[in-house]
Amino acid sequence: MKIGELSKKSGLSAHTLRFYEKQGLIKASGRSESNYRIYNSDDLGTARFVKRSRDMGFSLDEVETFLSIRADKPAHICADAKNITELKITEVEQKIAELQQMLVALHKLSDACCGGKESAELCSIIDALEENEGALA
Amino acid sequence: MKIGELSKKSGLSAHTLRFYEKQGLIKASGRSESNYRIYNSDDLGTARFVKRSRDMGFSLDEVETFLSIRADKPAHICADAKNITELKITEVEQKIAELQQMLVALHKLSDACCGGKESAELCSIIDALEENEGALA
DNA sequence: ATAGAGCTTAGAGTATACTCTAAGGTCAAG
DNA sequence: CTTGACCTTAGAGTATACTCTAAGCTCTAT
Repeated sequence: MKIGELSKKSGLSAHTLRFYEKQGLIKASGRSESNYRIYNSDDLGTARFVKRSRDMGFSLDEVETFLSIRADKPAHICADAKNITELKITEVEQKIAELQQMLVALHKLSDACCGGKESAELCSIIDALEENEGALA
Repeated sequence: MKIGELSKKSGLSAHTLRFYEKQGLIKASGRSESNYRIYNSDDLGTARFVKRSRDMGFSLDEVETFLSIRADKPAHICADAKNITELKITEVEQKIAELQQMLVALHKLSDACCGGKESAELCSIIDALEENEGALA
């Protein structure tokens, strides 16, 4: 199959597939006489594997590591894959915690403001951003 | 005060202050004979305002809008500031929801894997990324 | 045969927000 | 008078992950 078909079947755009090839993630198993990339069902498997990994939140670097484990499983151990996953979990948890803190601060900002058509001269959002600390504490 | 002092007092690096100037956010109120940027206490206020806004999660574009409200409060209404804040809240909430979904999926991945020194030939993480759907459902 | 869809490449552009570099001028202290 | 800290600029580099462009070749259907 050519890149368009792989694109449809994998959910990755042709552009992205070529980009991934440049990054060393997915290589076409062959080329046609006219130099078109030709993919087989293994390639489709790889493309889907990459897509799913990306959707789970893994970076291209991490996906690359998964691919190398997948390409030679006997040479790797479960801990290799689990470590990446746990690191990612920690990372995502941290990000969530950060965002939740932001959210608290944002709600304080928002709740203090009338949000009406009044002139912003006394706007408590601008005020709160002005103060050093604790304007809304 | 020169850029180094403003940097210390605002918590923004001199590089960042120059960058913000290029972006039109913070302008030095004057220049010395030797062409050094000279800042006054108003400038410090602005720098801190920007820093605090960034820390709350607002983008430079949003900060720019806040600055324009702040610069001419009578010309703006509270709703101007509140809208930005509520949009940001929605955005952050959405991002958190996304990350939480990721987290659920990641935990499923991780929990299914022994994480031991066993060869990855049967690694359930790699397996799950391989399958189309529901390997861990 | 010809239109239109699909393929090729290298390389540039997008988005966000810095961060750093090189080459050089300025200033206060010893 | 020199050393070192600090300042200047334009422009390039970093990070992530695409996304698109231009110019041109190929394939399929009518």
